[in-house]
Amino acid sequence: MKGYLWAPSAATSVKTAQSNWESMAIDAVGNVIEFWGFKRNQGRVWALLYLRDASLTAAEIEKELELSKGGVSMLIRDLERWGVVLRVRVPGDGSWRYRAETDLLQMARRVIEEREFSFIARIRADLAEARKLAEADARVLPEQVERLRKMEAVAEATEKALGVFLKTSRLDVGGMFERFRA
Amino acid sequence: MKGYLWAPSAATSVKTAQSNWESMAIDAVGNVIEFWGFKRNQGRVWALLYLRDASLTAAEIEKELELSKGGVSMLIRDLERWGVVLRVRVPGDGSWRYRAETDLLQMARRVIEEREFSFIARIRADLAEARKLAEADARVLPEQVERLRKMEAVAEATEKALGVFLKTSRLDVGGMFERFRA
DNA sequence: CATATAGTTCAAGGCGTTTTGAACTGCATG
DNA sequence: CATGCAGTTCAAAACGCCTTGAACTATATG
Repeated sequence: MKGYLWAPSAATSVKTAQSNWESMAIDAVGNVIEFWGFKRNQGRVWALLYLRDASLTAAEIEKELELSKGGVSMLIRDLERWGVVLRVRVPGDGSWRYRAETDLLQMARRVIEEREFSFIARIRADLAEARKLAEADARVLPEQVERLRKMEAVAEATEKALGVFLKTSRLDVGGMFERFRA
Repeated sequence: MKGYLWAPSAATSVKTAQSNWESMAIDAVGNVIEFWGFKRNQGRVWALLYLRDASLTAAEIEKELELSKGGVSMLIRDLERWGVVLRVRVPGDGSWRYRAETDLLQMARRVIEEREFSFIARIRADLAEARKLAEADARVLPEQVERLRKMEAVAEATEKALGVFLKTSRLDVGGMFERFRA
């Protein structure tokens, strides 16, 4: 597994009780991220790590967010794969610690780019294909072909919205440099 | 129930077998619409009616799309409520017929406007609230407040994408006038 | 190497949503 | 007003997705 030795271990005393504003923010992030087709708890784990600006152990995450051992393991695996959470080793400690790496928007962008975008592209291709078949069929009225064309507008609008999301998220590069400061 | 008397009853002979291109297009529409959080079959029913440009009975829809009686009833109710399907009565026929009314984009727009938009707005409000609470708390570091602010970017990007979708869909007014031609 | 602790895996369970189908309602017609 | 068909309703089943937890693996430490 990747992960680098000892990132500075948290702000020493991790106060383990969630303040009110913290859980509010954590849940909010979970909700937006769910909107984009990710798991709510993926967003929550990331948000916890990001807000604390500290490296936490799996056990801590488990306790703070009331998740199961196995669940935390899988959630972290996903976040690591997307590059938004980093696994670090702390010297006098047998266990891994995790910290938020980049902005969550980057993860959303990356995944939407490769997964949703091509999903919509596929749909558009299907509609285009259907139209071609219809055009070749003499029994199909020109009006119907026109309607097929209009249907593509739904897919196009969707694609456009995704595009804006991606573009917007790309503007937020702030997160990229933070890791060098801490 | 609403619905108006005898819209011209279909193109006489409704060829009851789906051509290949037709089911392809129907499924494609079902898929995009599902992306926006509607039911796949809501999209499919609308697409069938729209493509045929004819008024079909519930029984016909049931057969064409392989849905259950009860299912068709409920799907149509939804589509009617959203104003994208119209219920019409044909003189020599004891049953209702249904036809596609406006562009599906309008339905998506309407529902997203009232449901998704406020959902995201609520999330943004939560984040703003969390930040306010954090700012009032002396123990919270300014850095953390800054991170809370950054989190709002995720919600903002989402809101922006929805906005674009809404704007785009509003441009397509073509559907509005068609009903007067048929 | 033995032991303890952290982390992973995955079948089973839980949960929310969608679909089915059978009973029911309502309406038109003779 | 009896009959039959169209349409509606809703409890139960089916389905898909997410989470749990117990067994298992890996790793550190004495």
